[in-house]
Amino acid sequence: MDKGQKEVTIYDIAEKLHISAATVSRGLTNHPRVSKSTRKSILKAAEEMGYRSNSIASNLRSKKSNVIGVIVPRLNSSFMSDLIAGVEKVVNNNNYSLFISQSLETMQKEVTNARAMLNNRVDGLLVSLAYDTTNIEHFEPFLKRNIPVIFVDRVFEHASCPQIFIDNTKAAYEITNHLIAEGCKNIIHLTASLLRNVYADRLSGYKKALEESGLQFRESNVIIGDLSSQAGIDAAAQILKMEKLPDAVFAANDICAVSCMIELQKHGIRIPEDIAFAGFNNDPTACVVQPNLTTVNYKGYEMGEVAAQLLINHLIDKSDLQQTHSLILRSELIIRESSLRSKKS
Amino acid sequence: MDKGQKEVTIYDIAEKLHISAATVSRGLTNHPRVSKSTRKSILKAAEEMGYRSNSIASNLRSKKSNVIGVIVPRLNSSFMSDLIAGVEKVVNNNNYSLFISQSLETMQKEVTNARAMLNNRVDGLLVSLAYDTTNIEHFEPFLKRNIPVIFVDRVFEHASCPQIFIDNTKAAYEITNHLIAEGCKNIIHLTASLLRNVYADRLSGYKKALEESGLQFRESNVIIGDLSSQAGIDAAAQILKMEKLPDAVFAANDICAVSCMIELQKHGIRIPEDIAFAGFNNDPTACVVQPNLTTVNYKGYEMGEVAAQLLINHLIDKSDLQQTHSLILRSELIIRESSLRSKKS
DNA sequence: CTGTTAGCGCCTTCAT
DNA sequence: ATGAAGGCGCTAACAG
Repeated sequence: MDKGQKEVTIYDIAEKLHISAATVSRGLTNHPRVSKSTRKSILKAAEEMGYRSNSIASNLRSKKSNVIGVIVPRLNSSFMSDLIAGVEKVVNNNNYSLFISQSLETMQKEVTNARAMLNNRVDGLLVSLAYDTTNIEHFEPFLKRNIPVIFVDRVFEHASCPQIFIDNTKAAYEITNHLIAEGCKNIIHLTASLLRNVYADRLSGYKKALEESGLQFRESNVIIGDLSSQAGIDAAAQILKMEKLPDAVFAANDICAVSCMIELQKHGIRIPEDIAFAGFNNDPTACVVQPNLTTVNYKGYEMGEVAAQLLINHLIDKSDLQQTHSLILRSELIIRESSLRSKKS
Repeated sequence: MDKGQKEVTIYDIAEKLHISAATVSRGLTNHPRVSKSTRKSILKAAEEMGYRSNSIASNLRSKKSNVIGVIVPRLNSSFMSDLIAGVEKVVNNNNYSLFISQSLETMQKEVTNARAMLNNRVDGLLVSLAYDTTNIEHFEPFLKRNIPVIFVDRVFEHASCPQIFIDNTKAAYEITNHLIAEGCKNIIHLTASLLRNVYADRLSGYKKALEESGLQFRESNVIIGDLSSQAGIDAAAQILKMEKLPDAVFAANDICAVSCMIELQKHGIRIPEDIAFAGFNNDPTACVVQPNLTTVNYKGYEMGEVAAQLLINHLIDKSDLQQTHSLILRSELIIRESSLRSKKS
């Protein structure tokens, strides 16, 4: 696969116009100290000759790639793809490019991906951690080189890494309190790896609400899975086997909540009369399922935009990153029919 | 933002080991003609010194970036994020990296993105076209340089560009026939820009089925929007205003079908008794909505895998791309309650 | 405003 | 099995 005819370089343009390559370079990059007329002729020649700037060479020389790296657990989840879409928009609008990889929820792949990102000399990194990541040594090489690393949603405490997330504890506390206010006393919580702040915090908000209401927290009421659709079905099976049926389920994401709910309905359980339901994320499915699902609205798009903008501002004007150590975005409880028992029973 | 201490290069390793940089380079890239012992000491020194290979420099020298570019209309759609996840998996497994950008359904951004991809010298490109793309001149510079361009799902006919898609005409023909078999005689079709094969072909399948059954095709029964959730709601309003209510709706995607269906239900329309419904894509929402949506199963993940593998095989072993000009993947009709009228009425 | 020079870090001949 | 030398294409000094 030879690349056909030789690439046109700035030297070719320089030769044709009888000027130096440096001037061509300046003309092409809108350098201020180049006359209008020469710039015009440079651009014209470049166009005619089919010149395409070689970012690789430029990156090597300038030690700047204009590339942002993103590592997320998965690309095909509603939340993550929203987040990435937000990132892409901001990154693209600022003439940066985007390297993307997914860890598939394993630390091992996260480490590999981080390595590739560093080798490609990304100017900055946005990371949302995998389920089983226990430490973040794999990001140290970035920090050593002053390449900013920002954690988004699934964060990690580190002095040099800004974090962007929502107040998961508070959101879970509120949603649990809502269930309690609706008369629920025996609430199951479906969640995933407690290594991740998002799940650990939601669990602690759930606990806090129970304790404050004088309800007993039971270890056995917490079902840890991977919050997939299948996990919801499995949880439903587990619930159906319980001696005493719970009166509510609070899942740490909507996907799992919805599949669990549907599975229970198939077995004759009425929602919310028998079991009230709440999820997390405000997934598109939340307002399709019947009854509509009570959840926490917390769209990834905005979070992606904010994270990317923070990173790019820092890259462009050296704005201080350490100053914004953690950025806690707003989330809101959305109450829908799946949890409204009081009026029904 | 200085990058802290100077980068460790192969020269630093060479100096420390009193060997040449060339040998270090060979050692690092598993070149066969380097002794076991020197390679070992090179790897050890590299590790100790915190050396990280600079892909940028390597790319410049070798004229190969090990990067695949992807341009899709949007990142945050269930289908596209599935597709990208499939691409990422294959690309990652083959030690390539992924550049991703979204056109947001405009040709203008698609052109800009393509430019950036070329400047960054991607080794190959996967493209799914925007709604309003009228020509593909913006990919000519790739072809001129023998950089392979593969179209996925939303394709374009071009002698040098392989295409990967499904038989949209056939799928739409089958689904329309199914609706007709259920007794529907006045079927609305919701779709988007007919510049795109996926929508043009689905429309022609729909037409073909009507004609073969002796039903009249009416221009006014085709509603062209952007197939968004909002488009579904708008279509519902339009349908409700019709003199004579249709007896079926076939939407070119599930998102739009679902939102249209729910909106109609809010106005007392019974599905499928009053209006039968069918969508396209087998979106996660299709089996959450009540009644479950009849649709065409056609997951993006596999399509992404196939496309990426085809591209990478070509890149690695120069396998002939032209040979596989178009690859038509399987799709299947999935019949669910939203279209089962015959047994009900 | 423009030219000269040098080198970013690596790989790849060619030579030994 | 290893070394020496050159250059990928561009840009950042430094001159003028």
